[in-house]
Amino acid sequence: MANDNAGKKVEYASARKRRDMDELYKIRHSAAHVMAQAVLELYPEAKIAIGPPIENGFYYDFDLGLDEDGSPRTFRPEDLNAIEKRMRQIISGKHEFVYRELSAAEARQLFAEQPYKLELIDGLDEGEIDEYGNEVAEKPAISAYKHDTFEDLCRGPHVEHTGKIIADGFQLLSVAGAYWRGDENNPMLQRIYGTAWRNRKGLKTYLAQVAEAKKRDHRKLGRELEIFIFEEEIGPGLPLWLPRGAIIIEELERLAKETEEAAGYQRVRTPHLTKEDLFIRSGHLAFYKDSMYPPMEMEGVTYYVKPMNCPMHHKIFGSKLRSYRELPVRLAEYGACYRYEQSGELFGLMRVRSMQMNDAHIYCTQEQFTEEFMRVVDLYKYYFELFEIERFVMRLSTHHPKKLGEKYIDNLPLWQKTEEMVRRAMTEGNVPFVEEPDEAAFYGPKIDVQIWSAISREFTLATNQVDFAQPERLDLSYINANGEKEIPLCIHRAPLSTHERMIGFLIEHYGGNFPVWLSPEQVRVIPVTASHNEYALQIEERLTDAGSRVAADLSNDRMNNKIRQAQRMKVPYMLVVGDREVEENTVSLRRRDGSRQNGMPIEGFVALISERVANRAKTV
RNA sequence: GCCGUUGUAGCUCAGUCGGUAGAGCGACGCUCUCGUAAAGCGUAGGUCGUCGGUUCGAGUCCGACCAACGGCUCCA
Repeated sequence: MANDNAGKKVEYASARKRRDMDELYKIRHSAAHVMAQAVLELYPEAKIAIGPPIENGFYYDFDLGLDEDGSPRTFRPEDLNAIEKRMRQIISGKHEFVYRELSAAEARQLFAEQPYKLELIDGLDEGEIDEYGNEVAEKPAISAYKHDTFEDLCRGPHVEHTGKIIADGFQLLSVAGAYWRGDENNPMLQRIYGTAWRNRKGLKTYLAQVAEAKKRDHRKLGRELEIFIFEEEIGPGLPLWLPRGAIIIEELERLAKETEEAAGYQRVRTPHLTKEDLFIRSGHLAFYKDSMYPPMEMEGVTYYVKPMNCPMHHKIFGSKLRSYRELPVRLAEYGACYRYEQSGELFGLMRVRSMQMNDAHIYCTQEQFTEEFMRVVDLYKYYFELFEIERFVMRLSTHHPKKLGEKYIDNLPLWQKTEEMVRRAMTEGNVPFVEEPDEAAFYGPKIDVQIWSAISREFTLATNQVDFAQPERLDLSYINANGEKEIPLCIHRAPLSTHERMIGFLIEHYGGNFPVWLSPEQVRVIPVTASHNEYALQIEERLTDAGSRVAADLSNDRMNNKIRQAQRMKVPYMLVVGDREVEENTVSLRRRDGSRQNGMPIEGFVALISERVANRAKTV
């Protein structure tokens, strides 16, 4: 339900940075060391990389060397059993964790056989990078922890001895490939994930939570509730929206149009294809080519399917001479975009190749920027309150000084200036946010709204971006009060994300129990026996006239089964009609939550549902 | 794209040692006319992801490819 996450502390990107003395942190960190020892014993030729605690558990990365046939050796899922068994033995030995500090030379000698550790020692010695590969300001001490036969480069902290790791409170979960230091140009290591808790109950609870979360996975619910499907012959990442999904889309668009109209936006429409020249000029091709569908050529002209709508909106802004008096100009569109995401990146509706974006571009003066930017943030807040989204983090995504000209437009002063503008706007508006370098768009900093899927994967739901680059590249200008040409600032924003990601998120957020206004089917009329079919049809007709999405179930199932089917489709209102209702001209209302109201006059129900829908009520 | 796993009816799954497929739900038909989460009986539905190989014979063994899933990388 919507409130499942209420009160849950949002721990944003903190696991790898947190250095508190939390007991669970120490248990998980220590479990990683024990796992590394077990792996080294079972695979003596293995090279160890890093093994940090993470949310809910820990992992350790290994390089198992090459097989007889020269291919990299990998773990099999069944190998985990043997590793786990050995870990339990080590745990029962209650080996003490012993700390010591080392000079760089001593460390290099200690880990002479471990090339990844040597690389880490170099980083520590040069004083820029800690053992997890993160940049740190001051030169850290080089230290190691030893338990039993295993000593690891580590700054701790750890539990006192291995017995503090509870033998039936941890479990190895999965094997995965992971690039050394997270760089896809580096060799791929074998990562083992595990989970660890204070006791058996903690582990059980966690595993139960994971199983529960899977039930609300949008990929599962999306098919069960007939919202969308993927079809092999259509292609990966290209969802087909079923009739019920299309209804949700249309309700979201109606919401967007209402709020955007009230906020002074104008709607535009743009084509899905554009000549190459536009994307060269906008800068997209240089920075974005890898995730664009390949070009197509007709009569000597090269076209691209658009990965975003910006340049087209810019062209609309630039289609006539603009006065400062008409600024800000706000152009909105649910734009269909196509991005060639790498095959392994696709994930249900959350990461697709065709998407419909709640897009808009706001062209304004520098003086107008703060107000416009914060009006967009207010729009987010309005939507998030409407959907009761409480677990999210606003992230100020900034540039990376070393990647200017590569991943980002090469203009440091403008980066600094616009980032400060956003920072100040957010601070003055009293909106809490975290700052994350190297997450900006190529053309400017942005505020991303981060959310988590049912299986805890993090996504950017909505985004609010500053663009200091494209307006100039596309020669956008307006005439200021002194009669001079000036370049406007541009704000890109997508508070309702894309339909794909938004609906994927909402399916999980509501667990399929959409509020009435979003429910694809709002009412199901259930006759007690076939002799009440005619009355059921009358009810259906009355509600259709009133604008409700209603269906009468005239199948020859028994009433109980009809209720069951309606419950499974999570229809908010069931109207049971039998002899009593026919006689009294009423309905028996059963809500999705099981609550009942017998003998409700039809017009009473029409009034009830109309009110719920008109107010986009949060409860049924 | 990379590492690993998986792929059998619309859905969820079974299928032993290689001998040409099976259940439940769903769909359809008939019977029952029933009061708030599963009535009974019957029928239809499958190139076993695709292509190739081994074999007298492949859902089962081998190879390549495709797709999904768990991660890495990446992202609205």
